[in-house]
Amino acid sequence: MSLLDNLNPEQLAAVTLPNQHALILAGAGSGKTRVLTTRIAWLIQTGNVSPNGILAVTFTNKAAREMLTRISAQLPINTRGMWVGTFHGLCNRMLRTHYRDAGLPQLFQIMDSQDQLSAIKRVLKAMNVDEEKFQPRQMQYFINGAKEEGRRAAQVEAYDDFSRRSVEIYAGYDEQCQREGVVDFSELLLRSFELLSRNEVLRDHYRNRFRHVLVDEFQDTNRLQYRWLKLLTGPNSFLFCVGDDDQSIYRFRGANVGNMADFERDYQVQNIIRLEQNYRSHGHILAAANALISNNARRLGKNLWTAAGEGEQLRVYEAQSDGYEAAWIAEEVQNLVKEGHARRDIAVLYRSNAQSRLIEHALFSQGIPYRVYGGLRFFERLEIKHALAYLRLIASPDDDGAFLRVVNFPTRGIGTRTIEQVQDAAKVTGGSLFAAASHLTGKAALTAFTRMIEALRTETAGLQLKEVVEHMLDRSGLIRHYENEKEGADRIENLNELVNAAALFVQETEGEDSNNLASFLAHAALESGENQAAEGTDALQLMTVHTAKGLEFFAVFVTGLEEGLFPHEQSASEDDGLEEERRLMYVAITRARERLYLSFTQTRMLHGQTRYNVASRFIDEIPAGLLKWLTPRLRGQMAQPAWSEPSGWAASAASTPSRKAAAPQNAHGYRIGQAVMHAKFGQGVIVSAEGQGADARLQINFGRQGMKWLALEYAKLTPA
DNA sequence: CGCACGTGGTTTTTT
DNA sequence: ACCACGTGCG
Repeated sequence: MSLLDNLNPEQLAAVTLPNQHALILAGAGSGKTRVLTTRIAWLIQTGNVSPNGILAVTFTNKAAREMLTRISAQLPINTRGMWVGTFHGLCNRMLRTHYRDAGLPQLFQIMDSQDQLSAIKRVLKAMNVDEEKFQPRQMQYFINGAKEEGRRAAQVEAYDDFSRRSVEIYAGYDEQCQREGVVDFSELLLRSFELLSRNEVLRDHYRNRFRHVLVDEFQDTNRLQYRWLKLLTGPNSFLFCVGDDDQSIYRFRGANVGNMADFERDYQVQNIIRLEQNYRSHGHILAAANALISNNARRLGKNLWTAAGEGEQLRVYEAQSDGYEAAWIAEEVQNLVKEGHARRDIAVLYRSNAQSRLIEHALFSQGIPYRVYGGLRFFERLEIKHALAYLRLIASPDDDGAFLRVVNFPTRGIGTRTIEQVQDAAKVTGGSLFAAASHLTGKAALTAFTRMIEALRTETAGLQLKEVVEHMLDRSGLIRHYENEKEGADRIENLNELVNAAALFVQETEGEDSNNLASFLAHAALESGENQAAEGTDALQLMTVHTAKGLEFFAVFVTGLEEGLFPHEQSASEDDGLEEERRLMYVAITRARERLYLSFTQTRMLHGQTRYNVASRFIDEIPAGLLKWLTPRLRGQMAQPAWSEPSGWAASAASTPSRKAAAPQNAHGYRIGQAVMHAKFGQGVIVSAEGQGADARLQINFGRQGMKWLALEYAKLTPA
């Protein structure tokens, strides 16, 4: 049995490509991960490179783990010499090794986004900045954006008062981080990048070592990540990038699909290999995806095909309201389960998280087990953050963020006044809050706290990691605190889970890092933990389309296919926004193996108001022959509100699934929610109206033609 | 210190 | 409609 068995010709070409740079355009379901791991195994097996010479980078820990597992399964080698991980994980590894050259303390701590936000708030306070004008969230976005472009504060161009001040805040923030010995996620990348660009010796060392650099999901890389890859790849190394421009859906967080074209040009890539055979979906599903994505102008070009049969048509359902849509989903899922399909093999996808509420409600009342993805992860839970802050303070007393989080939690009589005094004292000395607190006399509670931390530090020195955590939980009073709280049982359970996590970390990590508090803390920051446990039960899967990327299911529901929601209205104003929405729809469609449901609703409750919808253009972009309408295709009557105000045009209230009301028309012969036809704008839905008689004006949603206000007297409308 | 109330925001997310 | 966060009072 050879590595290369059962590869199709394109996969084989990619796996066995002689030493050169390569771009692999890997369509959805085309065996991308298999190609990547087999390539690595093949390079090693053929003696082309030793495991030491491999660097493979992904975006998520899950993908990195899967890659390692599959390599191990293909080759009986020790994978330890390879660098396989996320961009952040690999940069962390490099910075830990060269912390001095990178200008970092040995035990630098990693902040997650939450920590970063509170750090920014502290900077704003310290700099006396108006938080109304310079909103912490915006500053976070600004700083991370700059870092991902590879710019320090000094390199950011400021052209007005606002941006000048923003740059000052960025500089102040970086200073604070340096003082406190903490780095944020983008800093890991930027610091590593700067280290390599400044330090020629190190750069050459890594360039000579990593002969083969392989990148997964290359379309998701940002500018800095690409520049980092360029630095790392020397004249004797080869970059092997795998990606799919049609699945680029993360522009909003800095991903730059342009990296694919840049790579092709910068490296004079001779070989672009297209993996176009899809092993996942039936023919009609694939045809729908191909037709849809062909509406995008800027593509590298690719057409998926399958050896499987056509399969079923896509089932389209039009619901009266979001409530009805949810009820229909629940019913249809029951049918699928009756037919013998596992719930875990069925997914309900939506564009935005808010949509899950009603669907959950319907599933709950039908008693259908489900699992919602997204939301709080293990290491992000409050009690865990507190526990980690204690550990951080043990490892690194300069960490002011950690200090502030737990100095008075559990409450121990240290109030705002005392903390202010500590902050003032620290400002004078330029030291950390912890140091200032240790020197402040006359505050018994405060002294007790610093003593407790110091005692923890000495008492836990040399202990097993698991024991360190246990001891901290006891000494800090965290467990006791939650024991006294009504809802504390879950939190205690999570804290105990943290002890297990520590034990597991030691067990699974080999080498010098294994029983090391700092590496455990880095692990906690970089791998925020699985979303929810509840494994084992066979549950229906609920998630956003974004979250579904990379997954596949027997049956998929793509819900809320309405203009304004999917494609989302806020994407309309963004450059490339609509095309990205379409790629998102492409991702959604290609998740399904055999059955695909598309649904939309006439009315939907959004931000407390009923919205009247027009079906998504994405449905129209799928050839009619591939669709099977489950509801009569009433292009005319898009919306049926519960009632309209008898006088005038005040917005109508929500309809409930249990009530199907006849919508009375008002004196004009039109009602809110009614579908109308306009000579120029085509089909639309009356959304709201104002004025009476000759002055009456109607607001009409013409879908892709936009929302228009028209005077009833002049607009040539006909009921559609 | 903890709760009650008011206010703003509300696309997508990993590290 | 709903949630998260911040302020002010008891």
